Amino acid sequence: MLYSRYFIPTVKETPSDAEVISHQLMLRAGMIRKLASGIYNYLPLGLRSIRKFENIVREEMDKAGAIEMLMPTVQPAELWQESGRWAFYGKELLRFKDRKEAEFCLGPTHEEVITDMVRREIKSYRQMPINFYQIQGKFRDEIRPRFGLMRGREFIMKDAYSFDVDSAAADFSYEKMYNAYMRIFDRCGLNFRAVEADTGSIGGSFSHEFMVLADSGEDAIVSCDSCRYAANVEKAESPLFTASSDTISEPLQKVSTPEMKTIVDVAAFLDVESAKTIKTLVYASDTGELVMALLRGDHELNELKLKNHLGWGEILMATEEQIFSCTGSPIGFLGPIGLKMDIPVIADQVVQGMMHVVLGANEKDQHFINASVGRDFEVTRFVDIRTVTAGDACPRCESGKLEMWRGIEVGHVFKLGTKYSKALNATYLDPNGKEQIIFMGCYGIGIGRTVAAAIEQNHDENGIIFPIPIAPFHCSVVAVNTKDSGVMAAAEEIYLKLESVGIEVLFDDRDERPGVKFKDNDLIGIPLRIVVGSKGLAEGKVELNIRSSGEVLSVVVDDVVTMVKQLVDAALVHNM
RNA sequence: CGGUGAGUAGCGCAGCCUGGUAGCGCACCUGCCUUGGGAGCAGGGGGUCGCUGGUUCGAUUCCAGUCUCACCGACCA
Repeated sequence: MLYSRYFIPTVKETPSDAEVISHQLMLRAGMIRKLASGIYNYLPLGLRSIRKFENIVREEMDKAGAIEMLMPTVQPAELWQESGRWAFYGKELLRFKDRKEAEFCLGPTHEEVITDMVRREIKSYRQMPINFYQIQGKFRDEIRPRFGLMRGREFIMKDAYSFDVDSAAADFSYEKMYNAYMRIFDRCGLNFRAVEADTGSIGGSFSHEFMVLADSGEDAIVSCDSCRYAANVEKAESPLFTASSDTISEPLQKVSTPEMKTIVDVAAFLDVESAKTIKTLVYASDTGELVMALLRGDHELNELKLKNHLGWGEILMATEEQIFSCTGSPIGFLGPIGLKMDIPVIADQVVQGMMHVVLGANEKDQHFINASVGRDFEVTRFVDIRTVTAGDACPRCESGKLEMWRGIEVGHVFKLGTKYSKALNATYLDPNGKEQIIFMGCYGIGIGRTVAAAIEQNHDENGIIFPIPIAPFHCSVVAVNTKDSGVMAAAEEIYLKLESVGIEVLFDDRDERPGVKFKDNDLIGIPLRIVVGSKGLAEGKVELNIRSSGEVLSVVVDDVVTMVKQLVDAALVHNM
């Protein structure tokens, strides 16, 4: 490819609305341009990287036995009504009507469409297992699109759906996809973790997220330093608690704590550790149900865990009025003793066995000391509702401690079970001629998001440092002085030779000063760069720059093509 | 949807408080010059100052409304 004939509109200045580094660099490198909030044009260079990654995904999907197809973006409302998600999905589902007033939506995901196809076409146990995938544009009307391709409203996704005769077979399909995902992200050279995750609005019985580690990641994850346990913090379990053996001796006592509204204030004021206090929170469901949650003072609530325990559709911090109605107290002095209303009291498992602790007295400026569970107040249920922190003991092994990371979710695999097949009545006949429900799994990879995540993980002050497997070009050839015919001829020869051995090369033949070319080449992240200048040529040499290491090699002209070919082939090898 | 901030040339910004010919850097066009890390000189083009209304002789500037965008929370590949 001739740079002068191609289209790479780089910019020097960072656009003011780009916050994270990958967004800034993709904009500056001329890979993407914004059309509307969360909606982007993929410019030629950006598309090349996207396609590179798609092909890796495609190869691994095919290898894992999945079959490619393509479903439409526009989907009829009826299917969504049938699965129940038309009402459930909310505003993220972009809905509209056609000229006949029939309702449609833009597909945010394709469980309904694929299940509809399968229910019509798969009739026998002999046709399974089967797994369909597509690489296609999705639309989700996100509340807050941000970070460029990281969270767009329209985005490219690989989604796969597996269909099996029973739960055990579905587990096997799940594992195949899990392994394919491991290979995919490995091949891109990404530093990532597969973590246990909540199933969210897709539903189903269990799931793993694939997280690229990056400080700018929107998710917090933990992993054990000695076993393989890793989970999204939303999901991460606290280790089982063993009850303390303190005996109850001191009587409950009310004390004045003027203006001490936070645990930190109260603990300091009464001179106790915050671990010897109980934090009381009140939550409300969207239908107005209330619940009280108790945690050890130095712990944080995991709202998702509480929500899942309660089986609520939504969980909200209770309003001051709601809190007053059930406790009779202003915020800051809440506790489980002397409630005005009979509401469930859910306590974290660690609260079990907490003796002689400090907690709110449901009265302005008053707390209790020496409060003890069981003697002074009752708890409806003890469950794990706290957020784990770095250094916690691992819930799965004896000796491990949890480490905490930030991650970008680039892939997610779900075991769906029969959620959609039941709703849409997707059944098959087993060997006995008996009708059975199909078991499903679904598996997604954010294509643009992965490319963005790769940039997030691979860049320096000069720009992107693409891993070779997803770089838009493997190599560039920079002619230092385009007016020098000897330089141009030598550069062109190298360029053509590289192309002939299958290297994707960008020939920077622009009539620009060398500095401009070097800056642009660095910015757009070309992994290898050959610089052809008159000084080097006089000795029969050119320069080979390796973007990732910063190495600069002086290479004999005749050897450079072979060297580049070797470097590229080595990076593309995947012996799995 | 709630909280914060911003809309002035393709990009990054100043001007507005105190109303009176709309500016700077980069980019772009022409010429000269230059060629190993975003050169230099000279000349040039490009704006209904987000939109609507009000106040005023006169509004980018003051007032009201409205739209859009970005950032912080819930959603998610």
